[in-house]
Amino acid sequence: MDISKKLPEAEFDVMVALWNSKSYPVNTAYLMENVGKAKGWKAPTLISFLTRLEERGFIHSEKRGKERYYFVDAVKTDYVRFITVDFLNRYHNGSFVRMLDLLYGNNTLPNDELDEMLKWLQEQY
Amino acid sequence: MDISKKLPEAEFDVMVALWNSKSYPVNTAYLMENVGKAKGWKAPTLISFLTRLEERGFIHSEKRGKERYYFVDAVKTDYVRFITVDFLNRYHNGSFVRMLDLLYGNNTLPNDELDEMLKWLQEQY
DNA sequence: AAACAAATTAGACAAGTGTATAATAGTAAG
DNA sequence: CTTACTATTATACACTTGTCTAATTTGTTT
Repeated sequence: MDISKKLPEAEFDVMVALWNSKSYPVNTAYLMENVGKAKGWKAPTLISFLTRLEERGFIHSEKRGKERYYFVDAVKTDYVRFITVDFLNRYHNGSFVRMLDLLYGNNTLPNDELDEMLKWLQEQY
Repeated sequence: MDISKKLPEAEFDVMVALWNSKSYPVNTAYLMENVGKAKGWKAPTLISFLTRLEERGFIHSEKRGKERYYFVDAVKTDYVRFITVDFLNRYHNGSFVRMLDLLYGNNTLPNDELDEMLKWLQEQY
């Protein structure tokens, strides 16, 4: 699946619940439990988002009896990578360091985070 | 000014032009030249965005003769910091390393970028 | 088979965003 | 002091997003 557009926040939240599920497919009841409830949505609200996600090609579904089951088609890392690159370009000229600098430019980054980052960097070479 | 909400993209683009201007205040003509033209906006479109930015408290304006001039009230770094923290929390659990890893996890970060980052990190201690 | 209950679908609507047309106001020239 | 011109304002409108109520479908009980 080719990702090329940002999702509305509510639809993203639904995707997160889908991505986090260990077994597929999941039904509406499961999603109500795992995201709708916490958001205070009525079932038709959730189903609206699911319908829109299906139109966008992020998922597909199948009806079994009176329930509908959903299958994920979009890969989470692909999507998050897409919006992250977009975000960096739009707000930080595509530079990770620029972003770091803006947030923690004045030595405000806690040492343990620095250490973690350093470690990560060293592993990259 | 207290920043607590995300701007629509078009309004952000107008803010960028305002933030980039060297002298204040600037008028609509200037903004048409510096952002509207490139976006293909008609003047009333630009002015709509400016009106909305004013309602949000990001700018204020003053009419001189038949032209209106705009003054910036929101600080760019404050705004960008706000949306960046929001973005990190929402999509990367607030962790840089997680974001770094997602973007460049498989040794895909060019060496010169690695160097730049390493240098930045070392300066932070 | 009739009635119930559970789940889904259809349709609607308000708020927000992008965008513009038509109306108006301000200024400069005749 | 009109006319013409230019910039602004007032509106409007379509699309998207968040959200739901009412209608319908389908499976389950008498």
